[in-house]
Amino acid sequence: MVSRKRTSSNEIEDLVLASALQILEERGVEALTVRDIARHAGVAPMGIYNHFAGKLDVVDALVHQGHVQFAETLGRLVPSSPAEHRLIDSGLAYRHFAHDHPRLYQLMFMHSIPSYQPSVETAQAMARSIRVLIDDIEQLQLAGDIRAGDPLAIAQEVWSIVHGYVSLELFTLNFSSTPEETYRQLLDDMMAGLRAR
Amino acid sequence: MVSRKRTSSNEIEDLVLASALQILEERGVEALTVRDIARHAGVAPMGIYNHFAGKLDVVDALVHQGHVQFAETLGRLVPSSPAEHRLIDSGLAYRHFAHDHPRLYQLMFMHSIPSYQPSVETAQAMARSIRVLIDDIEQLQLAGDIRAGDPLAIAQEVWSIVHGYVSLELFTLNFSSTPEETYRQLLDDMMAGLRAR
DNA sequence: CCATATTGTAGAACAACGTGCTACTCTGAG
DNA sequence: CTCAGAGTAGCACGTTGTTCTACAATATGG
Repeated sequence: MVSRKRTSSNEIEDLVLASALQILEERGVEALTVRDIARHAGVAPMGIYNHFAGKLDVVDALVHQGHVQFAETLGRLVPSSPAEHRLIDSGLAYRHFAHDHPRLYQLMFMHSIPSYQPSVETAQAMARSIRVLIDDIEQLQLAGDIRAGDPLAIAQEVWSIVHGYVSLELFTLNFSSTPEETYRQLLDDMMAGLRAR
Repeated sequence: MVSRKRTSSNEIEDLVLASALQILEERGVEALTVRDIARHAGVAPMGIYNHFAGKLDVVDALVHQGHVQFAETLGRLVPSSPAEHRLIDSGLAYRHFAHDHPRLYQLMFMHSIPSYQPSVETAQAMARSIRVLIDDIEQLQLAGDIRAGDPLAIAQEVWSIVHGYVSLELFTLNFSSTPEETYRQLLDDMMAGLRAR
């Protein structure tokens, strides 16, 4: 058997990512330092540089992982949901993901580390989530449930609405006393606005 | 005449804020360092600490200034606009402000310095902008142009929609080839969804 | 007009950060 | 047992926010 990749390498990468994710979720972006990630993973700081190009590369791996998980979450509910409820259900799942992983959401969608720009592969992972949304919209248009128009543009509208609500609610200001119901109302108003007319 | 406040103090504060704003707009949040602000203002680094509690206090003053300017921008167009177009016009003005001052917008609404939390006065300045929006919504409800419901909740919906679009467009992803028109379409769909029904 | 208190400055210093270098240690394959 | 390669510790550098100290300028009271 020829020399195969040492398993310990992958293990260390997974360990570093798991540690970084835990620190991020528990103590926020500002606590996400190379030294702390290394300490938490039981690894020397230089060990991180043996497996990642730098801190932003670790962040990118985290975000990439997040997008894969996010696309999976959205994709999972599609088959089980009738077409006309699909956008609503996706919207609810979107908010649910953000509430489950607020700091990761912040990293994925809110540019919260200004010096970080997603890599090409990470951008593609994000694009896959959007693809699911666009497919839903095209189906709804065929069924006559929502108005005609460029599905991409409508997808951008829909994403704007859910992202706007969720990011304001989590990080900026939430002055609704019943945020859950206001969100459902927002989704209903969105569907009413997109209805064929 | 009793001893009055030395003018030079206020001048230095204004100078520091103007320098910070310029650095922010030209080179982004990550370039906003105490040393650079001081150098740009022709002041010793310690001079900044003589007038502000720290870097985050400078940021807070910047954000406060931004909210005042923002509320003024929104408030200015209200009288000149017929009630039924007011939300649309406010939405357009909102996007216009964000495009004119994208990095300031980022600071004001996107939590882009995680360790920064707005002071009470700054939060109040933001609340004044929202007040304008709520007033518009109440007027539209009285006129029967939009559906009934808690004006605060509807304001949160409206703000979510415009903020979501603008922040995605500027900082995350914009896959519409005609962003301006897609935004107008979004505002139209929003009004359609809020119509009394 | 001078003495004094205030307000500025320069410059060093500290801790924490991302990152890189160097020298040591472990370990597993032959 | 040997030894190359991967991992380690630890120091180092430059930058950050912040603070301290010592000094200069300047406005105000007598």
